[in-house]
Amino acid sequence: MEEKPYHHGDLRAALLAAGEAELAERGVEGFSLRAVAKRAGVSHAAPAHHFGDVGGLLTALATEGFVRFQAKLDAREAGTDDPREKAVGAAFGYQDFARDRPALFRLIFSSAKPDASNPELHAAAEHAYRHLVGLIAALGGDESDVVALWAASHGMADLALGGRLRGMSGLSMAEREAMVRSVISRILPPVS
Amino acid sequence: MEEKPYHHGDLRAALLAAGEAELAERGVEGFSLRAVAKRAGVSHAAPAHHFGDVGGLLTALATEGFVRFQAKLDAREAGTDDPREKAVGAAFGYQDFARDRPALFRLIFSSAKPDASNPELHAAAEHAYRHLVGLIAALGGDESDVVALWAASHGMADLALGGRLRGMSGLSMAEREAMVRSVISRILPPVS
DNA sequence: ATTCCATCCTGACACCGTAAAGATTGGATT
DNA sequence: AATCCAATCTTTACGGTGTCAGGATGGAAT
Repeated sequence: MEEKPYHHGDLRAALLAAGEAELAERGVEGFSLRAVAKRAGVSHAAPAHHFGDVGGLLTALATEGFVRFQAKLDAREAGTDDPREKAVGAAFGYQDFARDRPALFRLIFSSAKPDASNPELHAAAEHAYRHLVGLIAALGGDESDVVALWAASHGMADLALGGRLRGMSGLSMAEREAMVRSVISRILPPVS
Repeated sequence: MEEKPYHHGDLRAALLAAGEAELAERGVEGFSLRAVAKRAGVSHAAPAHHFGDVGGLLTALATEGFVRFQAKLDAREAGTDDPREKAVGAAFGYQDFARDRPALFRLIFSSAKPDASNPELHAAAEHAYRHLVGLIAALGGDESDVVALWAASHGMADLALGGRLRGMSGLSMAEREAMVRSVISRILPPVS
C-alpha cells in the first residue's frame, strides 16, 4: 500500500514534519538528523539536498517554531479587546507555548544551532518582537515596558520549564495563571 | 618536565577544570567528553571512573556553576546595605553571570543533560533560590515578588544572550544597567 | 611480602554528521 | 518523439562521539 517511488514528491515538507515530531520526542539535545530521515522513510543523506546540514533543518524548524509561538499568543489575545488584557493574554500564550512545545521553545530561545543570520528566521523573530511592541504601544508604554513584558513572560516560562521556579512548580493551572497575571500587572505601564 | 604517572593524583578536579574550559569554548551543545579527557591529558575512558557518564560530569559542572552564579550575585550585592539596592544588585549580578559565563548559564538553566535529581545539584539550586527569597523577605514581599524578580532578571539575561531582546542589544553597558534598574524597580514591592 | 582494588588504558561497537559518487527520474530541449 | 540534463535520492566511506568490556598499573592494607 505504501509504494516508495524514488522521488518522494514533497520531501522537504515531510522532513519538516518528521523533524518537529523528532524534536518533540527527543528534545533539541537529542535531535538526530539520521533519525529524522529514518522517520521520513528516506536515506540518511537525503536531508542534505533540502537543508544542507543539520543546522539548516533546525533553522527551518525554528522559523516554523516562531509561527507556532505567535499562534499561541494570538489565541490568548483573541478573547478580549482591552489592550491591557491583550498584553496579559500574550503572557499567558507565552506560558502555553513553553508548556505545549518545550523542545521548540528551547530551540528558538536557547540553542545556538539554528543559524541566527538566516533571513527567514530573523524575519520570524522580528515579527514576534514587533507584535509585542504593538501591544505595549497600545498601552502608551515605551521600550522599557516592552523589555519588561518580554523578559517577565520569558523568565517565568523558561524557569518553569527547567523546574527552577519553586514558587510556580507546585501550583494548579488556575493558580499559575493568577501568578502570571499578578506579575504582568505590575509590569505594564500604569493606567493613564 | 611533565612526567605522566599512571595515576593522575587528582584527576577529578583536573577533569572539572578541563570541562569548564571546554564548556566555555565549545558551549553546551558542542561539549565532548573525549575532548575534555584529551585536554586533561588522559584517556577517553578515564572520566567514567569519576563521573559515570557525560551527564555525570555535566551535573558536577552545573553544581559548580551555581556557585559561580551565586558569586556574581554576591559581588554586586556587596556594595550596599540597602535591601532594595541589594535586590537590584542581584539582578545586575544575574546579567553579569550570563554575559561572563554564557555556557555555564545555558547548562544550568536550559539544558536537560545535568541530572536534575542529583542531590548536590538540587541543593545548589535550592540555595540560590532561597537567597532570592531572603532578598525579597527583607523588602517585605511575598512569593509573587520572588517570582517577579527571578523571572524578570532571568528573562533579560536569557533573551539578551540569545540576541532576542532588540531593546537591549544595541545599548552601552551603562544604558543596559539603567534598563535593568528600571525594570527591576517597578517589580520590587512598593516602599512601605 | 602478598593481596587487593581503585585508578587508568586499550580496544571495540553503535551511532552521529558530512562528503563523494552513483542510481533514478521528471522535465526541458531539440 | 528522442535526447539530454538537472534535480532528487541512495550507497558508501570517513572521522568523531559515548559507552562498555577487559587488561595494565601501582598504592595501600593485610
